[in-house]
Amino acid sequence: MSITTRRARSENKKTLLREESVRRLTASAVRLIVEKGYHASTLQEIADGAGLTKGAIFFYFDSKENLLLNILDRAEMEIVDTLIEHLDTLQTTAAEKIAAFFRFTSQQGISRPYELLCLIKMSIEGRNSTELADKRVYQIYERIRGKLEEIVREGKSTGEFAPSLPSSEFASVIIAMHDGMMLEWHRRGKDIDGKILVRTVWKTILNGVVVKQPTEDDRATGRN
Amino acid sequence: MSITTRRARSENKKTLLREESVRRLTASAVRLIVEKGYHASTLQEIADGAGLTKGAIFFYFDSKENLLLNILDRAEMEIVDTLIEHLDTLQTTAAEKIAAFFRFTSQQGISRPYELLCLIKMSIEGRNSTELADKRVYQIYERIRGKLEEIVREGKSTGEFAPSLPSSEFASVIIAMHDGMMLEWHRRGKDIDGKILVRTVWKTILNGVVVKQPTEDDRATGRN
Amino acid sequence: MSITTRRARSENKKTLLREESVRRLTASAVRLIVEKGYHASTLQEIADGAGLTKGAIFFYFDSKENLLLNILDRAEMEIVDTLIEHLDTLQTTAAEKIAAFFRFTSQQGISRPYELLCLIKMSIEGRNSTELADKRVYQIYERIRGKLEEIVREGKSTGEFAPSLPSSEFASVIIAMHDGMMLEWHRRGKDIDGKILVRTVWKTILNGVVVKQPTEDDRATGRN
Amino acid sequence: MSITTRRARSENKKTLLREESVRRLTASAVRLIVEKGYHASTLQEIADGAGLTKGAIFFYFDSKENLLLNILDRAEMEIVDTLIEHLDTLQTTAAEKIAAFFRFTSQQGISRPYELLCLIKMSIEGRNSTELADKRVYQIYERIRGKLEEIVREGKSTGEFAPSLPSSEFASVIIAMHDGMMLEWHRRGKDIDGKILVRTVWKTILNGVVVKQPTEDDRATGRN
DNA sequence: TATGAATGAGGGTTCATTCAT
DNA sequence: TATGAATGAACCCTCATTCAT
Repeated sequence: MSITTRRARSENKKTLLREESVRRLTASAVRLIVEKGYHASTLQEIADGAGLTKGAIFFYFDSKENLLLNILDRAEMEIVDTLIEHLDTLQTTAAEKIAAFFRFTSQQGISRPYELLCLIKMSIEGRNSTELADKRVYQIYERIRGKLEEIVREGKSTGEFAPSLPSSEFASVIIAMHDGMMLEWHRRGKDIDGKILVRTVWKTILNGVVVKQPTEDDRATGRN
Repeated sequence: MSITTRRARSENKKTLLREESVRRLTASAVRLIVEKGYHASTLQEIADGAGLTKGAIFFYFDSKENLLLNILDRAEMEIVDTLIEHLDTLQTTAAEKIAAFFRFTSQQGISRPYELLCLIKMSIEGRNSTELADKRVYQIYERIRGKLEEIVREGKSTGEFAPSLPSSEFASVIIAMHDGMMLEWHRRGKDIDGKILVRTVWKTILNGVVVKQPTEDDRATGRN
Repeated sequence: MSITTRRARSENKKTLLREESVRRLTASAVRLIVEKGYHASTLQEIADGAGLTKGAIFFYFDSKENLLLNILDRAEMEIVDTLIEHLDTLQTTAAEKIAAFFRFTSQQGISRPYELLCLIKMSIEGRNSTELADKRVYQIYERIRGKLEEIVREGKSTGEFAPSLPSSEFASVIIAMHDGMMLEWHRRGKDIDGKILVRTVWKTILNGVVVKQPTEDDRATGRN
Repeated sequence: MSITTRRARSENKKTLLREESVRRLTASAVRLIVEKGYHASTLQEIADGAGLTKGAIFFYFDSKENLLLNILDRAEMEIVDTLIEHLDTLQTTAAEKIAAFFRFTSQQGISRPYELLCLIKMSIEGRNSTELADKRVYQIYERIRGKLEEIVREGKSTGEFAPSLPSSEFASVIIAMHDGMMLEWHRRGKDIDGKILVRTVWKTILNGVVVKQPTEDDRATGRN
């Protein structure tokens, strides 16, 4: 084996190590932020949770805020980007897209339970401060809101939703319901069945709770 | 003027002073907790906001946590107690009660915008810790959840809601929607019209968003 | 009854009240200083112990240090003055005077257990600071030391004590033994019999602990 | 030089640094506790005295009380353990052991003047509180008392001491005399010759102060 | 005569951050 | 690549002190 190969392999090993450390630190931070909030989570705890030291955080992220920004960037890429791409590929009704929105994030909520909650929690904790992270969170929410508004307008134009439905407010309602649901889910922990909760939420959004004479559609598909 | 009268008047003055100080301190604390969260709000800021000094906080509340507990107690009394009493006096359908729930809290959200948000924010920030305040918040949420569950069961028994509607989960959905709405409202600030938001929320809950062949009821009452 | 008499009686009543309050405050302070030391005793605790408020302390004593000075003055008057007067009236041997010193203070230790200990504790806690109270304590100790040195010199001049006995150091030894005894007594609390302890101390000082061929004196008086 | 060696040397350097800092902090704390007592000594002063910052104290000791516990542990090891071992190796009379006790601690009082005084002062300041440190001090005193009682009983069994000598009380007398002596020494500072004081103390304990017809022993050895 | 409200200086403690190694 | 030692600003809290009543 040549020296270069050995060095290359060594470099590769280092990169892997590096990535592993970054991964563990962010994972630990995300978990703690979800559990106790950003301000209440200390770097010591984050480092402990990652099996590293405080110094390592500064080595990789330079500051606590930067670690947070990093997490937000990652969350935007892995959740929001994917979500929007997913919604864009769908060729269905607006109502179906909204259901898809819930389906998607609740799947995220199962596969990566913390990233999403972290985003939501950060949007609540940091309100009204001028920090970089808050602006970042604000931008992310604007993107989601924009997409939902687009879907709502689409639904109104196809006659699916009532023309009187206020688009901006209804986009907010969807976000409100979604975030509220995730928080309540987290609040109740194991007291509640997540799947039933999610289904109840988006069925409520679509059809409401008051019993109605079933429409022809409902009768045909056997929907509740 | 007799000594007793003079003393009584003096005592009264002191009581007023005391109440005014307590009121200003809690108001300042509530405002800051809503803006930046409990952990991020310092006693210095709270005292400054009340036009008093840190020492005054300890004179009245003994500790930061105790100040919080005091706020929670007050919030429970002024919001939750009143809400539940209000709902109990209503002689209407379950659906109407749920609408009343939203109407009530959104009125609260206007008249005392911070108490309610403070409660919601605390329910999010403090998750998973064993502090007294967290237990307190948990209890308060249990009360509201219990009341809503009762209403849902009532609605099912009168045939208003579908029998298949899961009571516990649906109570959570209402809370989720409510809290989510309040948070989104707060998040968007003046970008959004609160009244329209609230109306959109509870109409969505009751009837859903999908346009349906209007039922006879709807036609008669002119409901959307 | 004439008005003057009534006023006089009222004045008298006030004076009594005043004295009672002062008495209770100093008593409470002395007790606490003995229990936990001067620095660790807060005015709040002192006031509580007296059934009054912090304000009362300032009303009567102007400051915490002044309260202490007051206590020291009282202690000097009631204990040291009396002690020295008592020793001066005695027409006995020097050895007997030393025994009388122990007898006297241990009686004080029973009748007013705290004043004496307070003095001793203050002499230990405050070393090397420039506060007024420390100087005061120093003066008091100098008086006692001076008196004891006088007695020792007296004993040497009458041939009672060995001429080689260093007067100053031996005065210190007596004080050391005395203070050490009081502290050990306090340290052990009810574990030990005070009377036996005191007797053991001064008998040790006078005759030592090693068994000796009894002298004619001893044989006659049956000492040790 | 291999990497391991370099690392080892670096580790060693760190260990030295650590020990030096710990040593300086404890030394500073001990000095201050002796001078002004535990409660009156602030962490700022302690840190200043060690040429470090308050933060360093928490880095090494976690809390003020823990720093004190650390000091007590060290004092027990270096003074009490050594003392008891020393006494155990002696093959002499009980009287001689008591003299050895004084000789030992007064040597300690010269070589490490503060540790011993710190122990004594702490035994006085903390009385009657339930803190950990107080219990610790109590335990240490019990050990010394136990050892002394053992020696006294030994002396009585060999006929060296009078059978009537109360063992427990006499152990306390020795401690009283010892502690009182150390305190008086510290109280008087440079006004007094320490060596003469110590000699006067233990000679007084052994033989008392009253002049006696010299025994045959005394005549032979030339003892005072 | 004495209190209760309030202060402010300073106490112990926490925590993000720095830096030599 | 990562640590351990150390810092300093700011935190919650304590406590002697002031003052109107």
